[in-house]
Amino acid sequence: MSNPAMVAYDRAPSKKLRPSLTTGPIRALLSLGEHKVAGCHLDVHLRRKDEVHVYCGLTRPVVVRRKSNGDVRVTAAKSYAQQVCSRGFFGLWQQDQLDEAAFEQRLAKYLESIHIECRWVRREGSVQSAWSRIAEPWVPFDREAVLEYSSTSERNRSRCFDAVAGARERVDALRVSQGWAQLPKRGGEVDQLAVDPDGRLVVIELKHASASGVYYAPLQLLQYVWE
DNA sequence: GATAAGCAAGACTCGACCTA
DNA sequence: TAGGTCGAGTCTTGCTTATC
Repeated sequence: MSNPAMVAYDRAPSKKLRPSLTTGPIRALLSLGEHKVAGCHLDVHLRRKDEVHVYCGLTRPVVVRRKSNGDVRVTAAKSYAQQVCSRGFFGLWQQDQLDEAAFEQRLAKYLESIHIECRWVRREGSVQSAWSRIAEPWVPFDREAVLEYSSTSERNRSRCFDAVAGARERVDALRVSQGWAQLPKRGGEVDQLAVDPDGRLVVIELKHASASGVYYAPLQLLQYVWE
């Protein structure tokens, strides 16, 4: 008998991080949900290893990680780190010298001046942003949700389901007969997770109607549901 | 043990190209 | 000409490895 797969879904803040949720730089980030950048509402999420990710559409202009000693490091993708407005904000904020007001001021200035390419805030980006704020018929609580496995081989093994493989074969046959775009490889990220008023988990895959692989969305959802 | 850096995989958009 | 496909480029994520 084989061992069960070591799988985890780690989004909860650690005990060390929890006090930071109501004060300091982390609190400042959590209140960004009402803030708009490039026409998109910001979307703040907690991630593993006590990271806070601030999304704007499909991109992530702010990543904050709280270190075990209480220091806070601000980073983001190279295209944002290279912008002038990131100076004085990106980098290490030491706990013993951390001025909350100064942090908020730098954060506001950065968000005010940052340039985000329109491709991240149009189409699916704008939809992601809008959907992150809805309260009915369900309430989203996570995006780009991924299950973690103990290793890549474990992940590949655990993601194989006969039902999904059968459906994939049938869709592929349909694709060939209809001349649709190439079937993409198996995905592993759920666009959004939500919970409905009855406590049921809602799995959401977002695609723009003009995307060539839109026909593939139900197959992706089938994979996520089995996983 | 904690952290940083590098890598692979998968997502998306855009533009070039092809075909009806 | 319009619509679809494909490849390049970029970003995000998780895993692995190196360093302190």
